[in-house]
Amino acid sequence: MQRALSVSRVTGNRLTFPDWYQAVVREGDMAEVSPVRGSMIMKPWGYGVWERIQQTMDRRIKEMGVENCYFPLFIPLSFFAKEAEHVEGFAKEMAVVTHHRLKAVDGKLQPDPDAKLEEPLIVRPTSETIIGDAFSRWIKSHRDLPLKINQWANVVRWEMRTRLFLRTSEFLWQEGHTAHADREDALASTLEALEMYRDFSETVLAMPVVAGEKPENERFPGADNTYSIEAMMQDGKALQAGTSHYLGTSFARAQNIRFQGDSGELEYAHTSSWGTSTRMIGGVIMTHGDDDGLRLPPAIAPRQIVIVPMLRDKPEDAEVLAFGEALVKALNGQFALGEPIRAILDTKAQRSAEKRWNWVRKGAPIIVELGPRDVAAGQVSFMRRDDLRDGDKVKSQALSRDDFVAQAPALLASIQQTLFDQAKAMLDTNIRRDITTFEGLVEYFGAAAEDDEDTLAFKGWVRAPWSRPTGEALEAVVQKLKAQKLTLRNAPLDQPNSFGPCIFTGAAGVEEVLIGRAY
RNA sequence: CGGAGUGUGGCUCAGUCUGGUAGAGCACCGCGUUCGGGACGCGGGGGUCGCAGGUUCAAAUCCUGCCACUCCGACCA
Repeated sequence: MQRALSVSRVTGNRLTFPDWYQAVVREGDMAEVSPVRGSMIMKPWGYGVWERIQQTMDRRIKEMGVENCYFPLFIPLSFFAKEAEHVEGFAKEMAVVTHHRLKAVDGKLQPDPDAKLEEPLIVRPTSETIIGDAFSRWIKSHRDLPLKINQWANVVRWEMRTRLFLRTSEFLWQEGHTAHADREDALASTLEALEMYRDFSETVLAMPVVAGEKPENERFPGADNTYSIEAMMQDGKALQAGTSHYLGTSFARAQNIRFQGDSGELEYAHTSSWGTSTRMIGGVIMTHGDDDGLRLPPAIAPRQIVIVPMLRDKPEDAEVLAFGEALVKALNGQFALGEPIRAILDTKAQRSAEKRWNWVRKGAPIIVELGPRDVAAGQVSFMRRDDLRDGDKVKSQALSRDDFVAQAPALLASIQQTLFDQAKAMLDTNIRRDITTFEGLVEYFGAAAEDDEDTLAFKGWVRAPWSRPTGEALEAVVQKLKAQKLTLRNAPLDQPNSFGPCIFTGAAGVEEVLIGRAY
């Protein structure tokens, strides 16, 4: 898929989707690659988005009765060995600490052989094991359950290939971990987290998703059930934007998380875990971005209203600035989307036109141009980033100052809604439900071998019934799909009452599953 | 780790075949004119050409080795 991108005036021409993505991240001042392999530097604007995500989601996590805490970055190697599937799933991407001191040899620093750790430490790829260890001490009685905790942390997974925000060796996330007396309660908690993610994604990120259960081959290592929310990017590929796992009693058994029930019997706890990461920011970029750069939903925009003063080194500049400062103050005293408005007067010593386009590229929801004429008329001229798309002709609106201040909350809410509606329309119209055979699927997506990754045409997803095979039968399906660069995304929670034949085997269908290309 | 490609100023690239004083556009700095939809003129700063060897009077350019990055594959929030 190709896009034009005016954020890159330098090359100023057609870009492939991956190049477009990189350009938007760079021109939007979100992040840059760091000197550390596969790790990124999040710049203030990008980290500001993460802070907004954190603050907003943290409230929702707490509303679920979950408390925050913090566990160590390092996990003893032996903790992983306790859960066989889990260690197998992560073994290939673990960063390992083996020494605790450096020594200069021939002027070169290297690990001191005398300072080798008795037991290597793993830089956490996820914290089930060390949190489970704590749970085994914290949980003695059914009265200790349910236990629900969350932590905001960084984790490391030594990925072979990385992309800013979407897949980095180190990333920021939240991981929720819960323990329950029985399956029913744990599963309910798993699904509650999933629903929180769905709602968060749609209402805060304005990113529509399909919530569903992952097929067996896509499960989290060690999990009984894995659920996900899947978002559709503008190239039609799926992005797994959050996952929630019902872990059964396997982690409890591996780590001896047991409690005494009211009958006095010792029972294993049922646990769950769920997480979302900085990947969501990549999803926002690829959901809302356009040829002029980012478009941030007001709920997560670090600055929602940016006022660019038109200054000309003349006496009236002072009036413009004074008007602008008063405007910012009035706006910031109001609430939009449940929080104080975040407005700023951009007084950076830079040409106005330059400033304005920088904010367009950064995706600021409302950009106000404030000049002497506005001051004289007591009005505010502004443009909405959701109106200004793909190098469209400029759409500028004007309101009286008081009306603008009064309507600012509604304007921001409206932009939030518009971004969601646009993305929702895109998602809904690009899930094909009329393809019923594997041959049809191959024909629709086209022979993968012929396509270069960068030029894959936009195809979206296919939703079709299947018989939910397991084991080797499932593996056969997965391999067939893989040859077409296709994957099973999830089986949406929202299912019809009856099903046609399985798209893969022709056997009786038992549920519908989403199929598509994925990140 | 397999396949392909690329390393030249902050960004995008030319120059390498055919060795001879390191370039362009954008960005950046200064001055002036501008400024309400991506300004213009003049002047300027910034690069040991990925690293290490070798060949040569002379290496961005040729040879050898290494490293990094990008894309594809395997892996993946």
